[in-house]
Amino acid sequence: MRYSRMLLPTLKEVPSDADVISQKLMMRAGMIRKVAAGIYNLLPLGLRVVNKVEQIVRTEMNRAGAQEVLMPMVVPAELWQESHRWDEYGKELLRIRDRHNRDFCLGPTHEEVITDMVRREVRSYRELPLNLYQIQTKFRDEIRPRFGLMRGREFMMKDAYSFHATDESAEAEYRNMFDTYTRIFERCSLQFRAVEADTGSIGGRFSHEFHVLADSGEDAIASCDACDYAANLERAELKDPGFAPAGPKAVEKVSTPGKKSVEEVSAFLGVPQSSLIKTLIYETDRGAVAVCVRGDFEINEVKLKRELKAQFVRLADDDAVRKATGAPVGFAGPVRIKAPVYADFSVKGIPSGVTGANEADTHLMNVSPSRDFNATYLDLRNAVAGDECPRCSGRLVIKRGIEVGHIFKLGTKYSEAMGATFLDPEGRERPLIMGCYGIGIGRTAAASIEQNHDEFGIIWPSPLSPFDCEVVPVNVKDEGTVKVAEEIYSKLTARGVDALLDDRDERAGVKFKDADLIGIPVRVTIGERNLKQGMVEIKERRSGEVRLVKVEEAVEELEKAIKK
RNA sequence: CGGGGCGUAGCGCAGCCUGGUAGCGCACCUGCUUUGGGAGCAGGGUGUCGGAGGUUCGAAUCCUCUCGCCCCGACCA
Repeated sequence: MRYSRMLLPTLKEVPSDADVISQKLMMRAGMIRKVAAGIYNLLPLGLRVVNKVEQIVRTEMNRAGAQEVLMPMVVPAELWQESHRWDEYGKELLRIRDRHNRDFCLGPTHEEVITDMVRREVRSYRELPLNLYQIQTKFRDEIRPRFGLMRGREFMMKDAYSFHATDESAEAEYRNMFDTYTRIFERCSLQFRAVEADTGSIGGRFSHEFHVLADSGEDAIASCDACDYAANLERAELKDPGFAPAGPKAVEKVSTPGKKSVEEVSAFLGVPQSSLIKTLIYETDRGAVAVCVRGDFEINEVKLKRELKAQFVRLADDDAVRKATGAPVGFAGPVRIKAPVYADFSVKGIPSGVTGANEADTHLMNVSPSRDFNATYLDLRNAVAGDECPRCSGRLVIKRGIEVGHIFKLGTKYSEAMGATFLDPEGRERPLIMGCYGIGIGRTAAASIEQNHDEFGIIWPSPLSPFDCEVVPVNVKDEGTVKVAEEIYSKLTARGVDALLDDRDERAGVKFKDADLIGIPVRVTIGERNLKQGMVEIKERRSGEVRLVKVEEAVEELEKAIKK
């Protein structure tokens, strides 16, 4: 490709609405342009990268035995009504009407469509298992799209769905996909971690997320420094440390006028925050409950909801708190409270704590969980760095991650709702057992930039690079330079190397800056100065390493550098 | 949904408070010089000041409505 003919509008200045590195660099490198909130044009350079990711995903999926299909982006409401998600999914589902006033939606995911496809075609266990995938544009009307391709409303996704006659088969495919995803992200040269995840509203019993580690990630991940345990912070399990022995002193009421927050009470009474028993009132579909946690920890509402088997949990408002505790907000405690008490394991470790007295402006001191109140103890808090690993004796570290892949075991949620059944060997009709497996294509490309850049621009790992090599003639007005550059370029092209020839009539500095910005891993510079010695210069983007090679050996040397 | 902010040339922004010829830098076009890390000089403005309505002799500027975008939070997964 000749630069002079390519739509590759690089920017010196950063557009004001970009706020993560990958978005800034994708804009500056002329890869993407915004069309509307969370909706982007992919320019030629951007599409090349997305195509690279796509191709890696496609070949690995095919190798894993999955088959590619393509489903419509516009989906009739009936299918979503059958699964009940038309009502459950919320505003992220963009609903549209056709000219006959019939309801449709833009597919944010395709469980319904694929289940419909398979129930029409599959009758017998002999046709199973089946893994079908597509690489397609999705639309989710996100509340707050941001970070460029990382959280767009319209985005490219690979979504795969598998169908099985038995649990064992479904689990084997889950492992197959786990391994496939590992290969895919390894091939993309990403630093990533597979983590245990919450299954969310899609349902199912277990799932893993694949996270690219990056400070700009939207998710917090807890991982063990000793074993390979890793989990989304929402889910990271914590051990039960057992009760600390009760302190010697008896419970004592103290006046704490106006001191409501953990900080205030801790400062007022001169006790560490870790000695406080923080008590929050939650409303659930099964009534108000009191939830306790050590003062310096946070309650994890995902865990709470799961442990209580509740449909919803939400922090109670002032009135509800008053009703549950008999006191204004800020003075709730587990001792003699009307609501059922659920306490995090961390509370057990407090020998002699401070907590609200369920009375205005009053707290209790010397409260011992083992002695002074009854509670149901559960794992209810967010893990913090330094917590003990639930699987070994290692310590947890908290990192940030970008979720690029997610695998679920779905079970029969959709097949039952939609009547997708098969006949087993005994001739019984049974619902198909399903799995689903997604990869964010654009997000993977963006995540790669988050991990591979420097102050000058992008540094593509070669598997994702839009070109294998960039050929830079320093001065296109010099005939000798142009002749050698053209020769190298056409030889590379003939050998199947995807090269970009910067044949623009620009100053050297401009070309170098652009080359660094768009980040092709290998660059060859042809200039009059070195040409006099019969040499050209090869530069590696990542290391910055520069070396001179003979013109005749340039193509061979470049191929070596590219393969490395 | 709550709070805050922004909308002026392709991009980044000033001008608005205190109404009176629409500006700066970059980009772009022309010419000359320059030519290995975002060149210099000279010339050129490419604009529905987001849109609509209002106040006024006169509105980018003041008022009302509206659309779009961004940030923080909540929500959702």
